[in-house]
Order: sequence, then structure tokens, then C-alpha cells
Amino acid sequence: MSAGPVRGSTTGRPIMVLFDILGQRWSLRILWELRQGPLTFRALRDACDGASPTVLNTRLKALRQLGLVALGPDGYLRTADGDDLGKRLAELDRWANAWADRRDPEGTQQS
Amino acid sequence: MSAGPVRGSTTGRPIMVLFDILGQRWSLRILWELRQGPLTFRALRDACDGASPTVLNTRLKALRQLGLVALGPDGYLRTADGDDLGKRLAELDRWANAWADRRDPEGTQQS
DNA sequence: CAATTTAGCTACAAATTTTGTAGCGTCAAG
DNA sequence: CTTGACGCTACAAAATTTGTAGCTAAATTG
Repeated sequence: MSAGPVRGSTTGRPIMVLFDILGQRWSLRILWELRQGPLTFRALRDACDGASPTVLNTRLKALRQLGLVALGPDGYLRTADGDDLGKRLAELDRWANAWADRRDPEGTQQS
Repeated sequence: MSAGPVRGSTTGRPIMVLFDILGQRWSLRILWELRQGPLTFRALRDACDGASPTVLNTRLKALRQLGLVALGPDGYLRTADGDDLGKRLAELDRWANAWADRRDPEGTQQS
């Protein structure tokens, strides 16, 4: 009943469970892109710079198992918990903007 | 002047820069483990379940470039910004605990 | 001074993850 | 019946991560 290579902590500490999933590519992004309502698998893929369907599906499965995302009639959407977590990401967005400003007040970026 | 395979977004949006680094294994964990003061490279390695020195160093380099972590006389430590970000992780910890409770009120985990 | 310890960090092959492209099976129009 | 959109799988190539060994430099010990 073992299921392949073990990744991440086995302690069961909630924060570690979270780190395990969020520390994989696209997890944070998926949660982020779902902030304004449901997206179909394909729309989500597009929103995520065309992440491969393989990873996308793997992540969605994991996020669903953790009860953060669900698949509804209109596509994938965040659950209440996922939305709650998503709000933290919104705060992170605000923080990141201030942080970037602190590091580069002029905003030296393309376009 | 290109530097190998490109990873993550090139938009320069701060939140994406953050997602890029945090969405790699060990990044969140490193920031987390540094919450109570400096740790030497080796101590940090131990704290992170023995993450390989290769990745650890790669992450530390990136985190230093982003101004989130620095190397002081007593080892690695979070900068003011890193500490600021770290506080969000502490909130995330609290959230994660409540979340886990919601999902499993009995707390079916070892010790 | 020489031996030991501790530090940060590099080398490198094996293992695992991620990418990119193609396409399947289903279902609802047209 | 054809078309199009849906969720999703297959699979090989490319990139990342792991694990172990060990290097160089600076303190510390004797």
C-alpha cells in the first residue's frame, strides 16, 4: 500500500502539510488564479502560463484531497478553506508590492 | 548572458517573483526554520530534515539575492524583510492548525 | 606548530519531478 | 454526423532534487 516515493514531512504537522503542497510548483499559483471564481481546467491552464496538464492535474488532485479546491459545474473553484487561505495570498500580494518598492523604488522592469 | 533554463514568470510582478521562489522545495521551510534566530548552514540542514546541501545552498543564494535572508557571523538569518514575510508564515501556521482541526477534530496523528 | 573540529560549500551520479506535445473518451450543440 | 469544449492520460525529454563524499578555510586544542 505504499504509494511511491515519499515527499515531504511525515510528522503530520499541519504547517508541514501545507509547506509540502505549497512548496511544489504551481500550487500557490493555482490557488491564486482561482481568486475570482471558477475556471475550467483549460482556462486554468492558460492562466498558469500553460502549465502542463500533467502537473496541473496532479496539483488539483492534491488540493482537492486537502479540501482547498473543488470541481464544480463551472470548473475548478476554491472551497471555503481554500478561499480563506487565498485571502492570505492576497495579503502576500500587497506585501510583495511594498517589498518590491523597497528594493527598487523606481520600478525598473520591462513594460 | 542567458543563464540556463528559465524558471517561472518573467513578468516581474512581485507576487510572481515570490511564487517562483516559494514554490520551490525548501524555500518556505528555510524561512520558517529561521524564525528563532540564526542557524549555521549545518544546523539549518538538520532542521530541514537533512535537505541536501546542494539545494539548500541554491535556495539560500536565491533568498539572499531577494534580500530575505543574510549570512551573519552566527550563521544564516532572516533580514528585516525576511522576518516580515516570516510573520505571515506564523499566521499561516495558526491558520493551518485551525484548518487541520476542522478536517479532523479528533487529531488523528502520532504524538 | 600540528592535529582536530567546525564552518560554508562543491561534485556528481542516481532518483524524482516537471515539461511539452499528442490525443483519448464524453458530452452538448449545430 | 461533425465540431468543439470538457477533464484528463501517455510518454519521452529536460530539469530539479537527493544523497554521499569530500574540499578549503578558519578556529580551537594540545
